[in-house]
Amino acid sequence: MSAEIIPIVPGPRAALHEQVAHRLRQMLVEGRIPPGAKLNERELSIVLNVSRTPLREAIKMLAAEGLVELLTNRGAIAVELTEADVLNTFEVMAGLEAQSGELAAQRITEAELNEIRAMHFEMLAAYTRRDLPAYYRLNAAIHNAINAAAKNPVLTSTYNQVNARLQALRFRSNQDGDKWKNAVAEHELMIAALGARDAVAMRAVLASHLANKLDVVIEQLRVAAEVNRSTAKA
Amino acid sequence: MSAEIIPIVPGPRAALHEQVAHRLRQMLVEGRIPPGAKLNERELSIVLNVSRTPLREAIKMLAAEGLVELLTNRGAIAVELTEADVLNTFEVMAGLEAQSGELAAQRITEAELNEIRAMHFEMLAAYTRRDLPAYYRLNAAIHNAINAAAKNPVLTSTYNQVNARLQALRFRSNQDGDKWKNAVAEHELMIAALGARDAVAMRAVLASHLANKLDVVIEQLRVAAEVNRSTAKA
DNA sequence: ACGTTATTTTTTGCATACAAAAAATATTTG
DNA sequence: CAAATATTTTTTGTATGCAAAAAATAACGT
Repeated sequence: MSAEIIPIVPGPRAALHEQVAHRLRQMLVEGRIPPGAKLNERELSIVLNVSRTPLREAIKMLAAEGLVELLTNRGAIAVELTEADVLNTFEVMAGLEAQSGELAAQRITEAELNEIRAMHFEMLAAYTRRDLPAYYRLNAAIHNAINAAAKNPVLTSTYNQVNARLQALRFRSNQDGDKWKNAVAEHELMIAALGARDAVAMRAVLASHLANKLDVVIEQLRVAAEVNRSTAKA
Repeated sequence: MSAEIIPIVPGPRAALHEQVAHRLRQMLVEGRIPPGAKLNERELSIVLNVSRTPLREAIKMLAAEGLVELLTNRGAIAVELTEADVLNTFEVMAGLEAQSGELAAQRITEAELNEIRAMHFEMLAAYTRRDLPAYYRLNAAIHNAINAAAKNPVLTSTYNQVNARLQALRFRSNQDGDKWKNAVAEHELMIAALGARDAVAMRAVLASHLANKLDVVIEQLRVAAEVNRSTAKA
């Protein structure tokens, strides 16, 4: 067991198509490539500094993930969700979150629960300061922690994949004071249900939590549609 | 509205990478490419009669769908599910099926319900004849019909994607008489719940239905593992 | 001027070519 | 002969080139 030279880069760095997929995913989720926008291969290959081959492979992956749509001889566009799509996606998300919560209530360890409690307090701090970015970050972290506590990687990845399509919407959504307060209250209930290991309650809380999130997003969607219409007129 | 020349091929036929993805998906699901097997690009490109470019694009899609695993500088292999993977996947499937059933009970039309009833009788015929292939076909058709009745395309595609990973297993699984009888009985309950528009009952029936299917598959997996061990010895 | 058709340009889709990594094989060395 | 190393072969990963389709532009006719 003598001193061995451990390379700084342990695993072989990701292949180009993986890197490109990652960056594109980011751009799509953050809305830097807006819904409906065309993904021009030549252009993107210049921006990302790769040839079209790995770029196209990455685009195919994103298509399978449902983040872009392939158009047969017309390349790919960023998915544009109709209101019906959003509704359906949220319905699925609600089911996945509810199951995630149900399982988490059955399987969470005391350590995991405590960490969630800690993050919840941090989230309260962010809420008190009206620090929306921090709030969102902590909110996502808590939901990820619940997912992890459910101890089902298939559920987690399914959840993440479906969720990714909604990220672009949520990124812009700004909840008003009442909804925000409500969301915080629901988080309290979640922690209580987790602490009591009450799977049924947990399922119920998460289902209604998602329903409320849906309200916020749909409202935002309608506002956005309105803005689009008025700018189109001008 | 004069007589117009309608081309025999209406839509532009699918791109090569789509066709290849479709064929590979089939080969994986049917076990013609067995779990763990390497997907040799040169070889496959000859078999499928395409260049490596669209083939690789197809493989990337299948990777995003979870049917193959990418290995960084080592190509792709057909996914090989551990017993834990199968368990986790079934857990997710159960949740998705339960939700699908719940929604179907709320949204199914009389016509859809009748068609399911008809297929159920056909399935009983197949069961009576011990015609396993026909039984499987009808079983899948019924589940697809329930999914369609739920009227949520996002749920359907999510379900199908997760399900695809299990198809390779089920393809070989042979249920014994008791389990089979049980499955048929559960189908009766499903139709009753659907007829009564009882979402809660429907959720419960599908959850237990999936749990039983899991039993069959896990058993099969263990038998297969046993066979593998004994052939390895020889 | 407007709509239609022709022409050019751009873009996508596929095949091929080349480089780097991995695997297989041969060779060397103890 | 076995283990380690060197060499060859194969395979993957990326870039480039070319053909077909789509989009953009120009020319034309009414």
